Amino acid sequence: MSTFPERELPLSEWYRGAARDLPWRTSQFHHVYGAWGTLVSEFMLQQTPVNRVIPHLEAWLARWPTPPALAEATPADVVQQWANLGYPRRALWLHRAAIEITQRHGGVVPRDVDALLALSGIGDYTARAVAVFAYGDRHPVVDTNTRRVLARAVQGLAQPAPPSRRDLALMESLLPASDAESAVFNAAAMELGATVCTARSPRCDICPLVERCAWVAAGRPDTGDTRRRQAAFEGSDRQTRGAVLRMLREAPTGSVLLSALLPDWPDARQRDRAVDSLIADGLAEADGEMLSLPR
DNA sequence: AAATCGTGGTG
DNA sequence: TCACCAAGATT
Repeated sequence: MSTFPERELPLSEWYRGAARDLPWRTSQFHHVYGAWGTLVSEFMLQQTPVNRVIPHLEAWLARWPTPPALAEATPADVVQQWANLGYPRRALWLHRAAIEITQRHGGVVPRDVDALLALSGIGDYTARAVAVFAYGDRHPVVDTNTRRVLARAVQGLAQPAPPSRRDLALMESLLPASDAESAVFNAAAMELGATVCTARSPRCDICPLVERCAWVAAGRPDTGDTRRRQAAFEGSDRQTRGAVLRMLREAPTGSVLLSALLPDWPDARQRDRAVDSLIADGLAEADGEMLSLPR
């Protein structure tokens, strides 16, 4: 694998002219959202597209502007406010993280990556995203976009390998020396992957890296794709859980008679399994004949 | 460590 | 149309 010094990557310069005007960006380096806003946004952005997150993020922060504020909410409120963002366990984890921040860190989002990693729902990506985008520290921030950019530009692959800790080391080796420049570089790699070096139809015609891209240099070969494919959604337990939780969210009282829960669902056993797993995850609660959002 | 976990937009 | 994809984390 060839080294790929950042000073030869016109990525940060491109970013300054091409970055989308996302709400947390004008703020990112101007302390409007603060670390809490960054943390909430990163939770929501885990597997949910940017455009769907934006309105929910602003509503969430208006309701719970600080970690201690969220820590006092009930899980039911949190799941309700999460609405249709998907993967609602993230809402519970964010809630738990707010409690942990309140208890362990005096209500202030920690800056240290290890402290961030110790919080519920925070992994390699989110911990570093907060440390870098909220606090301006120098760490490699690697998401699915960055992985794809590195796979193509550096490794000459059409698609990235499955996520690995090695990705962090590679990105680290590419970071500019200064904190501020490395933060921009991290954001720029993500932005390029999101808007130019996209998964399906990369716009190499407008890419600032074309002249140095290993994949383009090799003639954009099909190098295969070893990424794990998503399981089918139609007919899945995930679909069933989603339908059950949606009923709870949309019920005025936040609870529904178990007997009235998806009575015509094609697979009754699957429906019951979904209810049980939602309860096991803390996303629902059974009281008597009712299924409710969690207290 | 491979499987699991929502929802909706799109090429 | 429909399979793919999305600022991942957990177990």
